[in-house]
Amino acid sequence: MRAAPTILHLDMDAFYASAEQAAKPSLRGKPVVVGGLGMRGVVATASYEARRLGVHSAMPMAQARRLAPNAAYLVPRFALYRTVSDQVMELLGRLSPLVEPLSLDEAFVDLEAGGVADDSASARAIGGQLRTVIRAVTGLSGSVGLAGSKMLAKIASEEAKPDGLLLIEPGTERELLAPMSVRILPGVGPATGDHLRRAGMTLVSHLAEAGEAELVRLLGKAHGVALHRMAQGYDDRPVVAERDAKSVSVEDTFDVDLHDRVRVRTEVERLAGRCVQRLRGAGRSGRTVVLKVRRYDFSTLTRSETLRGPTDDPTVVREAAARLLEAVDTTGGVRLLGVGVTGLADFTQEDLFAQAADAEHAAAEHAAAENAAAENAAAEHAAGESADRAGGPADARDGTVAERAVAEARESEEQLAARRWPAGHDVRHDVHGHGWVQGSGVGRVTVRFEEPWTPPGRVRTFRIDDPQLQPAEPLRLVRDPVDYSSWPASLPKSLSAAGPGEGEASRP
DNA sequence: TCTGGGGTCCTAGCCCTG
DNA sequence: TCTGCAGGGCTAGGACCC
Repeated sequence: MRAAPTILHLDMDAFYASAEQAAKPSLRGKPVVVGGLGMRGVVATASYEARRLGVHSAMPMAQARRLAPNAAYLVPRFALYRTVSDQVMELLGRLSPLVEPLSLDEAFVDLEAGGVADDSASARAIGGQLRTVIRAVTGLSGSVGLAGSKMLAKIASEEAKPDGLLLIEPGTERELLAPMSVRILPGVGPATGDHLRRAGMTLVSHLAEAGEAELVRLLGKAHGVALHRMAQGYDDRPVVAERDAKSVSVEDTFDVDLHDRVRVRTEVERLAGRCVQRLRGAGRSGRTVVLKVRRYDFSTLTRSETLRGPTDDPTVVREAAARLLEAVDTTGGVRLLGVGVTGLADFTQEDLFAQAADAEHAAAEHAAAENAAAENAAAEHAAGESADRAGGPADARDGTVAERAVAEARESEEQLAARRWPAGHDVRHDVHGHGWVQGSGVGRVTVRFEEPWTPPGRVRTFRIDDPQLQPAEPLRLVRDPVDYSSWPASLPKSLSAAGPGEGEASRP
């Protein structure tokens, strides 16, 4: 723990939803929910207006729609969020060489390492300026926590939300933490929280009093020791600028459980291909291939195989994943499949021949099982027991063949519309200009024509194949960004009048 | 009610090797 | 040569985070 509160934690407020509201004037002040819109989607972010109706992150989308039927439901636009995130991270990089991004919307900054703050007053000043500059550059608000450690800086920004700044003065940590719920501490989630509650510990003070030995007995060595230290306010984890990825994975949840073994295998191979693409994109290779299967009852299992050396060969990964699948019972249905690679390296196995020989050997061992599985799948297919369709996730188990065909045709038309015109994405019309997709289906797409700096715009509906309508790149959220090239040495003139924002406080 | 996607870290059991 | 043991790699699962 350092003497001065010079670790800064920045957390953008309801980031995805706020970016959408900034981009779409008609949504400002209204409940907005961003997340997967499929049958099994969950909420990624809800605007504060939606949160007041009970919607929160990780909530099933179906539940959110019941709670907030009139909210705007949008699919995430990561390209936009990444652009804004890059702008924010660039600003943080001006404060210090030690910036540790945690996600697109969160980061730690070591202000002392950057020489921009060495005590409470200077830290508070730079934190306030940062919020002002972020708003001027991105149009969005962020909350800032300042403290002598990462844990406390994060707790401070959480307490400061939304759109605030909180500084925790050194020496006050223990009293501050004591009455808080154990869930405030990093690493205490639902399971650990429950575990502690059953042992009579619900507050941070209870953990501090329990002693290290008791926490180690309850939670194991690493977790117990770490939690006991954090409960007393100790956290000496440094801000780390560069972190090497340790694994790369892709996974898909299907709208309807897969029963067809052949389809399951096809999906595993497709995922393996996507995984290798990502791996290669990062210029890495990996040695251990991991298959993840979530079954119809939500039980999840993983199977892994370690190769002789790291690879980025799609065939090798695909074959390893397929071998792993053979050892998994998928009767009953599969709702999620995933393929990952761990044990990453910056080079690939030279001895590809040896690896291929290994794969061959393993393949031979599994041959009997594989044949049996293929035969079963073929029989299942032939009997028409499965209605899984290779082209899409939807399913139709009821009704006659004709009814199913009609339903499938209608579904595919709507899926096509939703794929081409995802809700919330930008479009450009030859006559009406820039807008965004408000909804699509039954051969039509509804567009609202507005830009981040215009008043709320009008809504028009088009055929989904209207040649005058084209997908478009997201617009910047701020029309005339201020010139902040001199910051943090000096604050741009247009911003200096703003001074410290509202909601800036310190504890105690 | 019905639970995403992409990660990290920890623990524990098993097996092999020295 | 056999046995016991410790350590390390591999595997699987759980919990957590955003």
